[in-house]
Amino acid sequence: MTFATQKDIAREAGVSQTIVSDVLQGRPRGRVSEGTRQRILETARRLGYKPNAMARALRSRQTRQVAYVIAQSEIDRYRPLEEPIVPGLAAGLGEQGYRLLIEVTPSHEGIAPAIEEMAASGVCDGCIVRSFEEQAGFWSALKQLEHPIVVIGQCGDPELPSVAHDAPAMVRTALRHLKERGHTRIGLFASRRSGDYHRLIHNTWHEAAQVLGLDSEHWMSGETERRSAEARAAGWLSAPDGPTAFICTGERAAVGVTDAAARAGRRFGKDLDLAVISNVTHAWLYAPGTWYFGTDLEAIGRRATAELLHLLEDCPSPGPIRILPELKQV
Amino acid sequence: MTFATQKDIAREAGVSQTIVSDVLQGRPRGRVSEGTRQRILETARRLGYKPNAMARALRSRQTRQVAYVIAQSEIDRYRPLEEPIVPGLAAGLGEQGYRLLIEVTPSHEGIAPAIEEMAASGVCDGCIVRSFEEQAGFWSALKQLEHPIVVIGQCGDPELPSVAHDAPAMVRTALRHLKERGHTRIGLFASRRSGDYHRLIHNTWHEAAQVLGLDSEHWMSGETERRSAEARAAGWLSAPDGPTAFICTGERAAVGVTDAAARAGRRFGKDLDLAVISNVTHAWLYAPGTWYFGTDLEAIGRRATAELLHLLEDCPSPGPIRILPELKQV
DNA sequence: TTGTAGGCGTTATCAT
DNA sequence: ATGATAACGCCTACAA
Repeated sequence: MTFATQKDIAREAGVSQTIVSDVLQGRPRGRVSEGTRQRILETARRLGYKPNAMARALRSRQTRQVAYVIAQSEIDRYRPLEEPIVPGLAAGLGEQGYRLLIEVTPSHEGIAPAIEEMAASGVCDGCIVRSFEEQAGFWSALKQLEHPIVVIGQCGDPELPSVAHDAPAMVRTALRHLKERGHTRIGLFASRRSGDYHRLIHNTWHEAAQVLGLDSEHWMSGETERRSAEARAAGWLSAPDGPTAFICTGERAAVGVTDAAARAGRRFGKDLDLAVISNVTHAWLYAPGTWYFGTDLEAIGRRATAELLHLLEDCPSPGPIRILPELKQV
Repeated sequence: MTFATQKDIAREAGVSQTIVSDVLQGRPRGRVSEGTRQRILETARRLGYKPNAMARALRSRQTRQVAYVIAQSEIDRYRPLEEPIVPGLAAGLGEQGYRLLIEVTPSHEGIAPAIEEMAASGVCDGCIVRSFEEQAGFWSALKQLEHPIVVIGQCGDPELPSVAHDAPAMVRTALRHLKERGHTRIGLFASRRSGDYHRLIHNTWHEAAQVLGLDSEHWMSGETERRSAEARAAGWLSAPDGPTAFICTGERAAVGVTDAAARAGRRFGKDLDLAVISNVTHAWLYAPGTWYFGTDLEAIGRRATAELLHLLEDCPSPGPIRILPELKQV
């Protein structure tokens, strides 16, 4: 199966290939006589002409392709390819006539070299990178690349364009909201793993609690798994002066807390509250009355494409963009 | 930023560009003297040469890109871009030096035209299609395309290469397994929506139950949502001669049944059993003791790439490939 | 208003 | 053993 080219149309319509190119791409140029124009357009339609993407890319040095770059090691851990970011990217790019390429590197160290290689071999015009890496060296390696890049996630370098939700604001908002609902004893389930992101969460928690005059030391747990979080929450709930509200930073812990509440015969949204700070992809999992941040990952993907396309038009890098999702109730 | 080409290497090494091409692509040809070979290789490395993908594609008529094609309308409903199929495709293709392209069309009617357009404009060598469409016309339109295609999912046309799990075998296996565990009264939660797939499930259920001498009429529910399934299961569980085991074809109904069992103080894996027939992406959701089919969507993605790459090598179309996942216990 | 010619980076076919 | 030369399909100066 072979396809019609501009040359074919030119021969068929009895004109030069140049004019065909001009007419089909709607270039002004001198101005073509209406007759030839129609003739060319007609033959093009008849022959089912579609411009060859590779030839165009070779000539114009623009592939109109954008790569989403992820490390296999992080896929195994965090499953970033199963986030609604991907449909968001695809939609956002598609609307601008770009295509989305998925590029998987073995490890996060391989990300920068992979981008360099793609740039050198000209497979894409720019990259969107998702990484959960905490080490500064990784981000500075990215920054050194000349290829246009936008990061999705908590990026470790403020000079790199990045899009993410605003974790500290989420903590503060949740805490303030729970206080307004009359809670003074609030429990936190947040990972104790080391790293900038977790430290940020903890620090914000302590600061915000202090500002609001709440106790931030007493009810804290590093449990992140469903069963262990359930056990811990059950213990707290049976204590005489236990917490009347919870904040969870992970979906599994949140489900565990939900289980504990159900077992204790308590209901969220009344005497008890739960606020989830996480990417909630399965809101149906939670008990009615649960509060959660409606992080719209699809929108984050779209936003990232918008930023990257800006960059491709030589607009200045915007630096970090942080989004505070709306607080919703199931 | 511009990159080294074969011409640059040729000038630098004092040879013709033709030889550079030969040496770099490891073509035999006459046989190049070891000296020039080394000199060329060395300069290439020094200059950081990477072959230009677009030029190569233009010349060789091979993009080494494969598109995963999905309709936006189906993304909204079934979220296929959030399945582990995508990492499976990316990994499978990456290993063979191919790249994965994500192509989103507005509706499923747009899929065939989109593939045709990609073929005509030469952006990919083949396509992998995921669709949940039930109408025969859709599949025959796909079959008419000359572009290499592999379908993932319950494909409506047996002549099209397709990869999916074996739904009837899963029903039979689950039923047989539950009977072997001593159950004679088994409840089914399966969608009552019309369509080939659901009909297939129901028919298989009736047939298999008859073969095993079980009652297939009494305990059936079309509930697919968590709460409504929970209510129904609770009713059944409180009946004097209610079912002692359940089969669920959807994740939400399964969680509802789990809730009902917990509320009734029953435990799976002992006097009560639950088998889930579905893509279980969150096994941690289920109560310990729950049975489920470990459908490895990543492997399905890999398998699909393998089939497509076969097709690209002009191997004959394999027709439908059906996989029976292992039955596992949480 | 239209045509010619050159080139993007590669591969492939011919000579030498 | 090595070099010209001609495509692949498209775009863009420059000429007529």
